[in-house]
Order: sequence, then C-alpha cells, then structure tokens
Amino acid sequence: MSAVNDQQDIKREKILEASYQRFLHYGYSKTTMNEIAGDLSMSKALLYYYFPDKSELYMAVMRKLAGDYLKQLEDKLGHFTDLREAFLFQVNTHHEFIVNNYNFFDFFRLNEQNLPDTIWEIVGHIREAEIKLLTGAIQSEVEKGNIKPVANTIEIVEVFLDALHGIKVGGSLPQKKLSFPNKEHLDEIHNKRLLLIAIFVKGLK
Amino acid sequence: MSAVNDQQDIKREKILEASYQRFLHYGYSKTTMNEIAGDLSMSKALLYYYFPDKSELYMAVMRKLAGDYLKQLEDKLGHFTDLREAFLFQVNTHHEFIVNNYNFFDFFRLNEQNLPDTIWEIVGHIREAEIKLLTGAIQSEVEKGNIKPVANTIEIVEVFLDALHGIKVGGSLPQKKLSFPNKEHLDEIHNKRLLLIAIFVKGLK
DNA sequence: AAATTGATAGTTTTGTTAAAAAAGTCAGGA
DNA sequence: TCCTGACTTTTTTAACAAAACTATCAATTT
Repeated sequence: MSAVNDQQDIKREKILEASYQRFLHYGYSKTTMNEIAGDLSMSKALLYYYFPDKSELYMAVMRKLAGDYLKQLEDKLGHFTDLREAFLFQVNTHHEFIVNNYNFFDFFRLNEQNLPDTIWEIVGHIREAEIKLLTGAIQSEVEKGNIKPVANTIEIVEVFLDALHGIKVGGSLPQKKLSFPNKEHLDEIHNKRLLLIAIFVKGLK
Repeated sequence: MSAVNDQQDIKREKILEASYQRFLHYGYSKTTMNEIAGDLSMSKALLYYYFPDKSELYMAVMRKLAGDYLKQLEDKLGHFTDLREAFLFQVNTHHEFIVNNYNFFDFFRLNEQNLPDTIWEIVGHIREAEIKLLTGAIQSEVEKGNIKPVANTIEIVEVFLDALHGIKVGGSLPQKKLSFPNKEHLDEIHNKRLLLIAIFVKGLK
C-alpha cells in the first residue's frame, strides 16, 4: 500500500517538476495541459487523475516553491549575531526568490485584482515566516539588552519590510516599474538599504 | 494686446477648472472632450483651439495641481521648529494631496508602465521640492547641534522618501505588491508612515 | 485678426459572432 | 488502480461592423 503511494508521490513530483518548468518559462496562461502531458509523455487525462484542475496544479507547484523558500528562512531562524545580519539575509533571500521565479508569477499579474484564496493563504504563510524571522531577531536583541523593548514589534517589522522593499534606484527620477536593476543599481540599492538599516536600528535603541 | 491675453488666460483657467472637475470625478478615460465642452457651454472645437489635445489638457491640469502642492511645501520651507514636525508636514501634505485628488490619478493606474515624459517631469519637480524641504530641515537641526549627520543628507532623504513609498497595505494577509493602493487603504498606509517617521527621526538623532 | 462653430474625417473602443483551442469528462481497457 | 482515446463544454481568438470619441478645418461671427 505504501509502495503504491510512493509510486503515486513520485509521479506527482514529476508532474510538478514538468509543470514548474512550463509555468516558469511560458507563464500560466501560455501553458496548456496538453503541453505538460506531452513533456511527460502521458495523456492529458492522466494529469486530471492526479490533480483536479489546472489552477490546483499551479497552486501545488506554488506551494512547493513557497515551502523551499520557507525552509531557507526557518533554517536560519535564531542563528543571527545581530539585527543587520538578519535583515540583510531576509532581503537577499526574498529578492533571489522573486528574481529566480519571476515569470512563474505572471499568474499574479494576470488576475491582479481577485486571486484565489489558496494563493493568499500561501502568501500569508510566507509573510508570517518573514515577520517571525525578523521579530525573533529584534526580540533577541532586546533580551541581550542591545535595544530597548518595544510593544508593537510586529507592526515595526511590517513597516520595516515595506520600507526596505520601497528602496529603488535613480535619485530624483521616479522608478521604472518593470525593469530589473543591473549591477551598478544593485550596489546602489544595497548601500541605500544599509543606510536605512543603520538609521532604523538606531531609531529602535 | 495684454487685454486680449488676459481674456484668453481667463478662459484657459475656466477650461482647466471644468476639466479638473471631470477628471477628478470620472477619471481620464471616462471623460470626453464633448462633456467638458458641454459643461462650459462651448463647442468641442474651441477646446482644441486652447489646448492641442486631450492629454495635453490633462497634463496642464496636472501641472496646476502640482504647482499648488509645491507652493504648500515652499511656503513652509525653513519654518520648522524640529525635525519631526518637518517630516510630519511632508507626509501629511502628501497624503492630503493624494486623497483629495485620488480619482484624478486613474490616468497613472491605467498607463502604469509607460507614462509620457511630461508626467515624469512634473513628478520629478515634486520630488525635488520634497527633498529640498527635508534636507533643509535636517541641515537646520545639524546646525543647531541637535543631530549628528550619519551620512550625506540628500542620500538620507532619498532613502526616507523611498521607504515612505514602499509602505503598503496588508498586515499578515494580502500583499498586493503590483496594484495601486485603493482608497480605503490610504489611511492605514498613512498610519504606518507615521510610525516610520517616529523611528526614522529617532534614528537620526 | 481672433474667437468660435458645425460638419466631417480619422481613430479607438465596443459589441457580435463563428471558428479554433483549450479545459475538463467519461466509458472502458490493461 | 492506473491509464487512454474520444467526447463535451468552456474559453480564447479573429474578423468585422457599429458606435463612440478624438481631432481637423473650412466657414462664420465678433
């Protein structure tokens, strides 16, 4: 019985992997069930044997991706020597996650306004983990006596996360929405984030 | 000659006012030149006598709005007693500006990715004025010996403004990164910005 | 000449509908 | 239980006509 389920799980994984490649390369709407089935040399009907429909398949892939990301965060949880280190880790890991899977998220851009609840659920988990990581780091500093205790740690972390993500390139000229930052911009952003961290952490003490 | 131009200017103003009301109430795309002309009891063709086309008309209104906003900032320039006051004034004025003209900016939401250069030009002016106001406030505090400069003042202000713009809605649940904030969320965002100010200003001292 | 308009040309948006493509189902076979 | 080909239903696409809107201009008034 468990051998059977193992086989099923293996095939499920194969399907998830093939789907991920398609979604990543072509996006949700430009990927057909026939194509995924073709990549795996199986019939389309078999896909529907393993997954109820296309969007459920997509969300299963999404869940897997989110799981990997969460694992990265949780492995590091509580292993920081100071606040700056924690914040930098969070920002870099998040950025990497977004950039590496950029095309995968076209589903988000497409449905923009009303995404399925399952998506929000996953996003909620991610956000929770991020907040947990950073509040943990702050609390740790509080216990060490490096900063004074604050009441609304979560709110502070949320503001901090938002602020970090708001940092963009290009001094007085407004931000270009969809263009990826190139190397010189990455350094500029990095330096500005360091400055924000310095000021913000000082403001917490 | 100047009497003639006065008359023209008055009529231009009338057109700008009527256009502003339409744009504010219905947005750019749901406003027609016929409707504006109708409000003013003039022919549509006359609008084209005063303004080259619809988008130029819109941008003329925009320029006027930006001018009012800039004037508010400049009137207060150098009249602050402390840093927090200056930052609060900036954020509150900006918030009021956005809230009061929220529907007017649907043009931005519509064209999101590629806006005309003229728009960027106006936004650039606003950004410049904001930076001028806040750098002035910081310099003033530095001269009074109330704070010690941690870095280039302009850089600090840019980071602050970026951080402000990064503030988004959505506690632990939805994180609509890609969509424009909608009206109900503006107050929540405003509150989070106030928190950011509190911490940021403290971090500068 | 400057200001104004009705008529009209040119362009974009909005249905409408038929064909194509894709999602999703099912009876039945290994 | 796993799998498929054939089938049905839903969604997307394409083509095109009608409507709405922008923009122009010769003609008229002030």
